[in-house]
Order: sequence, then C-alpha cells, then structure tokens
Amino acid sequence: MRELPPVFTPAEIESPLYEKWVAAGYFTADATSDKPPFTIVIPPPNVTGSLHIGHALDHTLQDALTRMKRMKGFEALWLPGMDHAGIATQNVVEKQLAAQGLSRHDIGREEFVKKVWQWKAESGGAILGQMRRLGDGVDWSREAFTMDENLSQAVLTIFKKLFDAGLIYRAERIINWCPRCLTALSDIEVEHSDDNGELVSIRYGEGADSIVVATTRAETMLGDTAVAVHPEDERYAHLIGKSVKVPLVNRVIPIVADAHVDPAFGTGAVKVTPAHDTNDFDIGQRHNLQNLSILDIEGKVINTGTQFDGMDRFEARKAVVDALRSEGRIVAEKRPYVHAVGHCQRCETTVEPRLSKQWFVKVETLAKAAGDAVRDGRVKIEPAELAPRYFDWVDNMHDWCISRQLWWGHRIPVWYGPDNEVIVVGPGEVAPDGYTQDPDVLDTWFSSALWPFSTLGWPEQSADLKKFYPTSVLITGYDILFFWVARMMIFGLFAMDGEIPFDTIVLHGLVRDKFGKKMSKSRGNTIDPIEFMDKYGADALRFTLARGANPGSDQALAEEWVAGSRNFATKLWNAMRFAMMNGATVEGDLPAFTSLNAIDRWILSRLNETVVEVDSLLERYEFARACETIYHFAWDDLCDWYLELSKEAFASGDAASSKRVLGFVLDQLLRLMHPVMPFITEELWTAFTGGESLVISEWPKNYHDHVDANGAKLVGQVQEIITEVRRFRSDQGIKTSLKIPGRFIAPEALAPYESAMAFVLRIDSAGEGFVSSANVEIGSIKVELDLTGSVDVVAERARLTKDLATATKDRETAYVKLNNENFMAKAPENVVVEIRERLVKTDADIERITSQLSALPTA
RNA sequence: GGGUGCUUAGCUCAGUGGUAGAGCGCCUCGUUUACACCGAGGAUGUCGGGGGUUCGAAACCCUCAGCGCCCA
Repeated sequence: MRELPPVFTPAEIESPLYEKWVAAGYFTADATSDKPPFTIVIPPPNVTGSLHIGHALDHTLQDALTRMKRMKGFEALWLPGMDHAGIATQNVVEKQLAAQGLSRHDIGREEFVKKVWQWKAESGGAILGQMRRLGDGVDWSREAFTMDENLSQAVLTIFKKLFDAGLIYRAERIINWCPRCLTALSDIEVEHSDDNGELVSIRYGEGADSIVVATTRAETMLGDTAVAVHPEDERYAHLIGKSVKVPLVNRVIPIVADAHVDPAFGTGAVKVTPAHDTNDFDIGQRHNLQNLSILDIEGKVINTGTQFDGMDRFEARKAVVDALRSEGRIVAEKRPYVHAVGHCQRCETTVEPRLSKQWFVKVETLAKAAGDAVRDGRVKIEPAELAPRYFDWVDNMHDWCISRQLWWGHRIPVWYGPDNEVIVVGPGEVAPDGYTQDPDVLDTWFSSALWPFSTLGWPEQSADLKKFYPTSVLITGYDILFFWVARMMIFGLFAMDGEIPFDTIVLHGLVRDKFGKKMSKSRGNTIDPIEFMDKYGADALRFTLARGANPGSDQALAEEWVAGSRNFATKLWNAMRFAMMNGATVEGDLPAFTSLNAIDRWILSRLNETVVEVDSLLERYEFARACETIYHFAWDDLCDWYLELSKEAFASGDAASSKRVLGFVLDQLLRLMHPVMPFITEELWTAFTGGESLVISEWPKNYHDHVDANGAKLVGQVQEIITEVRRFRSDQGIKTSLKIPGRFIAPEALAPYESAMAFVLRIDSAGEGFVSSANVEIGSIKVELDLTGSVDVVAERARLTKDLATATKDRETAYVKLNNENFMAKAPENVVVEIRERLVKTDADIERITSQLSALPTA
C-alpha cells in the first residue's frame, strides 16, 4: 500500500501513467491470441488537424468501450491513424510555398509531393500527441496512414476491382467545382447555406415574342443556349419552338418545352445554361442543346466575346446587371434575395457548378447493398432512430465524383495510350511504354472508405485481417454518417464479397456550448479540450463528456460541468485516503455475505446492482446513464452513507469485516470506473492494492448472492431516521457540532445500528437526569432528545405543520383512488396494495403529527 | 418543399402508464479527525397550448404553436 498525497493533482500522474501503459504493451493486440476479438478502428482524423472537443468525446467513448472489453477478456484492438486530407493538406503546403512567393507549379509535382511528406514528418499529426493526453488506449504499433504503402496498394486493388466490374467510369458532367482549390468536389464536400443574393428578372427578345426569366446568377446568361417553359403552360404555348435573342451576346436561342420547369416559380420561364447548372444540363441533354462554358477554372468569364471576359464571376454578375439595366431589360430586381448557396467545405468559397470530365463511382448497386445490410439487421445502427437518415442517404445517393485536381493523394491508376486506349494499372502491374497516367488524384474518402480493412493488411489475407475483421463497433458523430460511414459500408461490402465492415455503428451527437448553441469560430464559443485537461485533468473532461453522451443526441458543455467532474475525482481520491487510513484492505477472502451486518450487506448489494446496471448500460452504449449510475453510487451511497455509517465502527476498532468489505467495494468500483476515468482509478488502485495495472485487471463480476432486501430495508430506515433528525436539528438551529443527549425508541432490528446513528447525528447517550424535551418521530420509531428545555416551538410547529400538510395531501390522493370503483376494478393488484399501504401510513402519520402538534406549548 | 427530432426546475438535460428527477446555479447553517474541489438542511415545475384514449398520462393518439437538424 502506497500512501496518497492529500491533494489530487492530475497533471502529475497522467503522463507517467500513460507512458507506463504503452511501455508495458497493454494496448498492443495479439493476432495469435485465443481470446475473442474486439476491434474498433478509429475514424481517422485529418493529418492537418488537432484535437477538438468532438474528437475528445468520440475518443472517450471508443476508449471506454475498448478498455471495458479488454478487462472482460477480449483481445481488444483500438487501431489509430489518420487520413491524408487531400485538399486541406495541399492547402497547408501551398500556403507555405506562397510565403516564399512560389506556387506548386513552380517546383513541379514530384518536388511538391516530397514537400508534403516533409511537412507531414515535421508538423503533421499533432492530434496523435494530444490523443495521449486524453489517455487513448490505442495500439500504436498498428498506427496507419491512408498514404502508407500498404494502404495505397489497397486503393489500387479496389480501384481495379471496381473498374473491372464496370462500377468506375469517366464522363463529362456538371460537378461541384471550387474555383479557389481548383478541384472538383463530391456532393457532400459542399455545404449549403441560405445566403443573401439577388433575384433579377430579365427580358429576352422583343415585344409580343419577348419572354422574362429570373436568375440569381445573372452572369450565366452569357452562356444561355435556351429558354425553357412548361409544356402545358398556356401563357407560353405560342412561343414554344420559336427563338429569342439573348441580350448582350446577341445569340439566338430556342424556346423549348420541358416538364421539369416549375410554372409556379417566377414567370414560369427559365433560362437554360447547360454548362453551369445541373438541372439545365439535364434539360440540355433532352433537347440537344449546346453546352457553352463561359467561366474558366478560377471563375473568370471567358469565351463570350464581350467586355465581360476576364472579369471574376461576382464582378461580372454586377456588370451584366448594369449593362442589362442600361438596355432597359431588367424587369424586376429583388435584393436581398435569400437562397441556398453551396460552399466549399474546406475554404468556404462559393462552389461553381461546372461542366467537366471526371471519374465517377457508379453507386446504385453498391448503395443498395449498403442499405440492405442495415435493413436486414446484419449491421446495427445505434441508436436505431438514426437509421432512417442513413437509408434516406444511401437510397438516394448520386454517383460519386472521385477525381480531384490535386497533387497530394492517390494518383488515379488509369493510363492513356497513344491511340486513346484506357487501361487501369493494378498493384504490381506496369503501364506499357508510351502511356501516360491520369494527372488527377482520388478523393480522400476513396481511401478512408477502405479503412476498416486496409489498416488490417487487406488485400493481403493477413493474420490481423483474419483475427480482427469484421470490426466490432464503429463510433462516430452522426454528422459523419454520410461522409464515410456509408462509404465504408459501400466499399467494405464490395471488397469483402458481402462481408460487413463492422457489426454496429454507434452514433453520438455534437458537443455544443453551455447554452446548447453550435460551436463555431465565428461565434467565438469554441472549447479547447487541451485547456480543460490542463485545468481539470483528462479524467474530468472524459467523465463530463461521457456523462453527457446520450445516444445520438447533442450535449451542452460548460466549464462548470468539467469542474464538477474534477470535484468528483477529488471526492473519490479522498474517499480512498479515508479508507486506507482506516485499514480498508483487499487481503483475504471476503467474509460470507450472510455473516455481515446490514450496512455491509447493503453496500455490497448496492455495489452489485451498480455493477450489473453499468455493465448492461455500457454494452448498450448508454454512456450517460452508466456514468450517472456510477456517480450516484460512489458519491451518495458510498461516500455520503456507507463511509459515514462506518465511521463509528472504524473508530471503535471492531470492524475487521467492514474493512474487508470497504476494500472490496473500492477495488470493484475503481475497476468499474476505469474505462471512463483511467488515470485516477489506476493511481488509486495501484496505490491501494499493489496490483500491476487496472488496464489488465478483470472487469467486476455479478455476485448473484449479494442481494439482500432486508438489509436494504434496515438501511433505508436508518437513512430516514438520520435525515429526519438532521432536519429537526437544522430547523431548531442546533449547530452540527453540538452533541445532544438522546435515545432511540426503535425496533430490536435497529439496535445494532444505534451507535452508528448516534455517531453520525452527534447524539450522546442519555445519562443521569435525561429529560426528553423533544421527540423526532418517524412512523413508529422515536428519537428522544434532551434540549434542556430550549426547544424552538415556533420552528417545531412549522416543521410539523408542513409534515401534516404533506401527509394530508398524500392521504387524500390515496383515499380518492381507493374509493374509485373503476380503479379498484381495473388497476393491477400490486398497485392497489401499494395505495392501500399508503393510506394506512398517511393515516398513522396524520394522527401522530396531530398529537405532537397539540402537545406543543402554545406560543 | 420532403424527412426528422425537440419543447420537463433559473441553465443544461434524464425520465416510454402508477405520489415529478439529476448536475450546475440559488437560499440558510457549518473548520464534526477523508474531502470547503466539502458537509447538513432548504426553495423552485398548471412536464409548450388544446383535445382524445385510459381507473390512472410528462409518457400513448390527434391537433396547434415555437425551436432545431438533415436532404432538396
């Protein structure tokens, strides 16, 4: 047993403990073990990123689950790593170059990629160090990175497999284009927000044959190749098939009828710019319209032969409207006009729909399989209420644009021959002479989607893959569901011939500020997890986050809550110190349950209930309720009641059994808490037991015989007596420290606990000349106190009057129920019995209190 | 527009048919030999409105209102 310092200082213990765990190899999983596997792959954080509060939550839950499973005897693997974050990482390095006045083109592709690797080695992966602060019990020996050689082989393998299956194709489509990052984006890399824009109505053509169209992107009129109306719209029936001249560019374009046009929107006529709008592109396909691109890759106007060429799109928007206005063609202007605008997720630049030749994954069959795996129950989503969201997405998924016009990433393994041959060069293959490789790279999520098996060695049939795949649980925020959970399902099922990538998807919510508002840099309400760990310790942050983690729902977080968790840690620390000072021990067998006194039996049965409940809650990913249950047991049952009630026995020196019981309770409690609060529990447990480590200790078991209704009832009475006497003392204004002579008039069964109650209540034994000047009555139990005549009658009358009111009200509701024929006829027997007992009790209470009141001296 | 969720104590949230709960905050008292990062006591709710089902509704159904999220 090692003595504990009087004050708990998290900063002193955390880092050494973590290094001890890693050095001991506790987190290194063994693929040759006979134990059943439990696997979690980390949702790979971004190599450019640092630990934010959302990671802290996500990792806390993963760590808690993995640690529990390890203690339960599983071969537990929590596999860490990062993704290469194509756009974000390239942006970082390009910014560095820009500081030297260089662009990536100045140094060339090869040199640039070298620089990115260099950056990664020097300053990438800051988050990995921060994960150690948090206590993440990950297997560092298996740390993975999406650009690693073996993971890149996995990318080549799946690409070829998909291509050969006809599920990857190249096509000219409208894609989301970021004019700042200069690359295509997939649908989910675009974030929509309602922005202030303008809606301008423009008259095309002259006189009776003119037609008015409305647009929020006036500059695109320079690329219009048709006007469309609904085929059944009588207002325009006479114009269908005719032509109209586009102002400014003087191009004559057809007026076509297309059922896609909403006659109720605006004038019911729309301009059609097939090269710059998805819907317009579709209309263009149906009517064989020309696709006229009038914006370059940076969003500048080109090829219109007008004065607008060379202008930025937003500059051109204004200039075009001005020019139209001066020609008298603006019929109406609405400004501001709020409408949905897409922004690049990485740089917030307004996304431009752009006609472009890109590579796509044909998702229809893949997405259906991903949906079916959940629908038929092979993969579970927790909480199940979030499954409809998943279905909604996989069932309506558009083909996935996977090519990116970047240099950092997995280069597309497609090579083009001199005569336009297209071949895919798979792993170990070499392109023929004279072929050139596609310059683009793959979407980062193309490789992240392989994560659950590429990290385990796939496409090799590795020992890890055999032992640890499919993985057990994937834990992530619901906001990530589409980003790659769905993609991991899609690729996992395809690559593994229908085998699922994980059994269960556990979704948690977002961490919000203390008022429940979303955190954002612009709001200035972000929380830095490192700061909180510095201040309150990692355990406090972890406990706070886990305690707030109700399945699938967001949680508010405030500094006060973290401070509260730190207080809880301190409470535990002091309870341990008290226990050690009083000789609590884990030596020797636990005495037979039935040989123990009621208080010891009660705490053991409460412990057992807590263990069983927490275990069940954690297995159901109910982290919040599990923490709540632990907190309540540790603070209320153990500290506030058991330790207080045991003090007298410890002080009197006759408590051998209790010392062993307390030792057992603390040992088990620390094990139970360890997954969520690994540091303090480890420190306390090793100091107390001398054991090697909680990380490799056994999870608490269900002691089926630790059940004792009688002990619980006795302790319940003891608690009630103590609470009532305390209330009396408080109402009477008697100092806590003042000892009062008194005695208990109580049933024989409570006799063994009178000394403990007296100790807690600071009641002296009633000696010579004892005068019972005040009674506190709890049902038939009476505590007589000698206040030497100084009873505060007013306070006592107030107390009893309040009790009488409560009892009277309770009696009334019980009475009404018992006199309700329908209730008596239809309510279940146990409820009727309960209400009947309530009536008996309240009747007795009313009688007792009434007589107490009438015995009080009148004021 | 489609979908989905929420509305319970001052704040943040648990509570899926049987006398309304937690944490934080608030008020009073307190250096009783684990802990003031503490202890004891206390106050606080027509469970969003309305209707219905039921012996009984915070909970189930309908409806209205407000807020939020996802997708378009």
